[in-house]
Amino acid sequence: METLFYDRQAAIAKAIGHPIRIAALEFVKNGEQCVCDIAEAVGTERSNLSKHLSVMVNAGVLQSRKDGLKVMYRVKTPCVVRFLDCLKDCLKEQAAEQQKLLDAMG
Amino acid sequence: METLFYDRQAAIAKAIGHPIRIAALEFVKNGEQCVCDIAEAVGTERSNLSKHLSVMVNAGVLQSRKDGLKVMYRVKTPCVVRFLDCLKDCLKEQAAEQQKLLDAMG
DNA sequence: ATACAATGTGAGTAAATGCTCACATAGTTA
DNA sequence: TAACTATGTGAGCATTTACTCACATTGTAT
Repeated sequence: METLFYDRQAAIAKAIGHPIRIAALEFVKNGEQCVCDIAEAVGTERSNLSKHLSVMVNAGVLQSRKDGLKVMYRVKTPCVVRFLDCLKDCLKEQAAEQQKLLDAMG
Repeated sequence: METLFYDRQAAIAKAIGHPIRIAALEFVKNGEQCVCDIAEAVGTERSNLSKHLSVMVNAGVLQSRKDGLKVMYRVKTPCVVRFLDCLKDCLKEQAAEQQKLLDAMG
């Protein structure tokens, strides 16, 4: 059933589709970080971030590990980083499209 | 302000993060299609699909064009197709991770 | 043992999302 | 013009999401 594939793919895209979660991913993509530091970097309450992080863990985007008092989060698979790059490329292409439109208007 | 970038990126990921919308993208990615045919392909009401399509148009993922009675939809930028490939890769990597786990269990 | 620090969880609430149905609109054909 | 086809839109509703706040839990340090 292809539907299942689409569900899983949608779950991943959905888990990434929030500005706070993207900011967290950007902060974490080069090495694991604790909730505390991520919260400060993205500028939100810890409890709120905690929930955002667990959304991404459930979708298989992030992975966590206890280290003493702290919990360290990191990207679970390399493709997540490529995913973020892909998103940036989308923005660039959209900008290019708009520019083309402006140019066409003279 | 980086926040704006994250908002835009999130909007794109969010617009793609629904099984019906992914199915629609898969059906449309190789050439434009009318609402009617997309609805049949993904198996949902036209009015429902219509709304899903406009979500993607608003996020800059799709583009539409009138052709007589019909409205033809197509992917707006090439990166959208790469985006879908990236999602599939994510699934593959997740599956590989799980396999690794199973193997480790003997 | 006590105090503290980092994180997660539950209740409560406001807002967004997804769906269905009925209807409006735009274009086609007889 | 009248009947028909394809699409979009609005109301109504149930569900999910995001957020805040208070509190529980876990581990550390004194």
